[in-house]
Formats: sequence, C-alpha cells, structure tokens
Amino acid sequence: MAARKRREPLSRDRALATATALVDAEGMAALTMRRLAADLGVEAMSLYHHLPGKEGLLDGLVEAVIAEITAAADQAETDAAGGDWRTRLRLRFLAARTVMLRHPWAPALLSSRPTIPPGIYGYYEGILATLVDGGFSYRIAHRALHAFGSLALGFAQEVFKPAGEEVDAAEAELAVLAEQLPHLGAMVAAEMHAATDPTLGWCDSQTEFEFTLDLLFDGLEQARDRSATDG
Amino acid sequence: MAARKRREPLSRDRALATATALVDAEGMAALTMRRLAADLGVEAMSLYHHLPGKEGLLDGLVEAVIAEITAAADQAETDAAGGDWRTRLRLRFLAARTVMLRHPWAPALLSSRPTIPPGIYGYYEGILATLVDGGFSYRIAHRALHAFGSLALGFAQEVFKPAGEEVDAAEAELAVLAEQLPHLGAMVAAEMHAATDPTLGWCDSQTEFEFTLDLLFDGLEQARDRSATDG
DNA sequence: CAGATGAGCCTTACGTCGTAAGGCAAATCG
DNA sequence: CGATTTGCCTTACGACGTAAGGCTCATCTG
Repeated sequence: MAARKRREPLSRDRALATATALVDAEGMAALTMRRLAADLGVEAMSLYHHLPGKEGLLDGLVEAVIAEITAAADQAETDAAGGDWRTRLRLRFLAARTVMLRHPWAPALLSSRPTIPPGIYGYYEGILATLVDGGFSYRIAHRALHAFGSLALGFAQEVFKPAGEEVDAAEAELAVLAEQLPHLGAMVAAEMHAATDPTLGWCDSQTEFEFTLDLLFDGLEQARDRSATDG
Repeated sequence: MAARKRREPLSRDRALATATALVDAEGMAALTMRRLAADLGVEAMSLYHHLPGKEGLLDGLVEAVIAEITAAADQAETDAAGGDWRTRLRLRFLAARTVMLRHPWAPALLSSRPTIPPGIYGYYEGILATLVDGGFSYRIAHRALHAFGSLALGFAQEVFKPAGEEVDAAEAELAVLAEQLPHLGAMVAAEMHAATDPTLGWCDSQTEFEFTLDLLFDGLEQARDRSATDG
C-alpha cells in the first residue's frame, strides 16, 4: 500500500468503489456495513458520514452500474452510427451485457431495489430514440420496452439459476425424474452437448440471449409494419 | 376460533399455510421465525421440529406456489384440449398468472432462491409436451423455454416496480427530467391514459404480458417453420 | 399399574446485523 | 488565540437466525 500522510480521507466515491470491489470478489452477502468499513480501514459508524445507510449504499451501487451500462451502451451505439435500428439496439444490449458479466450480482440487485434508480431514465431515453428513429410509434415503442424487460439491461433474468457445484446434483436428480418426465429427459439428452458457455446463470448463454432478442425484434418489426398499414 | 382439546399440534403443513397467509397479508419482510411462531401460538424454536430452518421454510413456500401453479395450468390446458399449441400455452401461462396475482411476493421469492425447486420440472414437462405436440423440435423448444423465461410462470419480472405511493413521486421526478429526455417525455404523455391496470408491478399489466407473449409466439412459429424447410 | 421412552414445546443464550447517541481529536476559521 | 466544525470512534440497543438443553406430557412396555 502507498504511504499516506495520515490516512486517505473517506468519501462516498471511495466507499462505493471499495464496495463494488468487495461485491465483485465475494458477492452480495459479504457486503456488510462493518465489513465494508473494515475494508476501508475504518469503523462501521464512520460510513454514515458519507452514506445515508445500507439502503443508500445499495442505491449507490445501482447508480454506479447503471452509469457503467449507459456509458458502454452509448459508446456501442456511437460505433454503429448509420446502422439500422436492429443492429444498433443489439449492440446496445450486448454492451450492457458485458457490464453484467463483470458484475454478476447486478441483476439480482437491480431487480430487488424498491425504488426506480433515476439514472435508468436516461438509459431508456437512448433506446427510445433508436426505436423512434427506426419508425416505431410511441405506442409500440412503449410495448417494446416492456417486452425487452431485463434484456435491455443485458441480462436474461432466468428464473432459476443454480450455481456451479449444484449443477451436478441437479442433473443427477433430473436423471432420476427423467423417466417420469419423458419430454424433459429427451430434451436434455438432445441438448446436453450444447450445455457450454453458462455465462450468467443457468443456461443463460450468449446464444439464448441473442436468440430471444431476435425473436422480439422480428415480432416488433411485424407489429410496426402491421400498424402502419392498418392505421 | 374453534374450541380445541389443548392446542392444535404443529405440523409442517400448518406452518406453511400460516406462513403463506402471513406473507400474503404483510409481505415477505414480515416473515420471521419469531413472528411466524407467534402467529401459530408457539415459540420460535418450536418451528425447528417441523422445518429445517428459515431456508427450509422458504423452500416450502416455493414448493407450495409451484404446486398451485401446476394445478391451475394443468386444469387450464385440460379445459382447452383440442386447441392449437398457442392457445393452450397461452391459457397455461395466464392461469399461472392468476396464481401470481394472488401471491405478489412469489416472483421475487422464486427468482431469489439459490436452488431449483424440484416441482418446477414437472411444470416444464407440461409446457414441453405442448410444444412438441405443436411440431417443435427439442432444439427450438429448449430455446422457447429460455425465451419465455418468467412468463411461463405467469409474471413478467419487470426490472423495476415502484409500489403504490411512490408512483406519484416517480412521475413528478420524471416530469422534471422530461425536458432533458424528449422521447421519454413524449411517450409518457402519449401513453399516460393507458396507465390503468397495474396488476403485478409497474406497468406489468395484463395487456403488456399478453403482447409480449404473442410476440414470442409469432417468432417461435416462424423459427419452427424455417427450420422445417431448412433441414 | 408403575416406570421408561420419546415427542413436542419452551427457555436461555450466542453471534450477526443495521444504526441511534454521544465522545474525542484534529483541522479550519474568526 | 480560542471557537467551531469535521471526521472518526465507542458504546449500546433491538432485531434477526439458531445451537443447546430442559420441562411436560402421551404413549408404550413389563
């Protein structure tokens, strides 16, 4: 560690940076006021001079990832200037996804927050602009935002995602059930080899992510054209 | 309350039923070992004779909702016997949705569980059977399951859902931001009237749910037919 | 019938968490 | 120079989940 006068003074930014590092390394469960303070070389109550409390800390983490996502997505769209709406949105969402892969805790945190982080509006504005530019009415664009759901933020939010070691147990258990569940058994047998690349959660691979994205894009394109001829 | 010999003896089922009632009424945060025990007229530690702990209690709740969903969905599909795969899946998912509307805490609980509830396999088997019957290969059916995500369980899993009172504050805040976010402002203005029926979370209305469902169904139908002619 | 067995519930206690209240020392300002 | 503010610490409280063990019965055994 670098020599320091007395001690680097605490600050909201320094606390958030350390918190992010802690959570990246050890997961959300490790993020405790006392633990974060310890990592900062300070006592727990000192954090309250820079953060309004635990909830405020989580809000700060969320704010930070959203800023990271927005920056990455805006950059991606800038790089693709001139492309059609599909490829621009695609690049946006895939850029967001790379941020999520850096912060595996982010999906759960984002979807557990009781309040909407203000920064999210700016992000959605960019998506909306792309959609409107692509010829979508606000009505369909609105529905598109809902349809994208968490895909817009770069993660598929699989409902169930057993982690690492438990996968084996789950598979064994599934093998037992397979005879009572013929279709599931057959599907797993047919797709087993494809079980590579589990990036974010169970089977939430890049491939599935992009497949769903294209499904939605295709559908939206049709909805747009249909409403154009109808009305 | 009915007269009872001494006291109704505790049991796993009785504990789970009381826990469900408690959570339905006061939300997940109210579900505490001590509180649940109190509702059962018992001390906290007594629960441990029937449940392996807090996690086991949550597992039990999950097991219960999944059973409820499976029953509702199977019933719905039985009622629609003879229909095509789209309407049968639709009815399945909408039946699951009515269960979710009864238990607003279920989406968050389901997606926060660290392990896959075994009961879910039986539910997916039913969906798979419908897809296969509809002419889908296991490959596309697999992707379809991923694409449905939480829709299959009856909820859209909106990323952000401010509750009741906070909506007003959020709208006010959004009005302030609107000038910096022209598209968002315009969209909200255009869609404001449509902000009825917030059933599960923010804007996760029945309409949005079904719109997304049809988007995916359309896309899947194309994917199926395309792969049939290709290969 | 007496005594042993064990199920069902309770009491007490520990370690963890978030955080309220207030103290003390160094930096800043009049 | 003394007064005030700032930044951090100490202590303490009331939640939480749960480990360990005690008490009170119904039931079974001989």
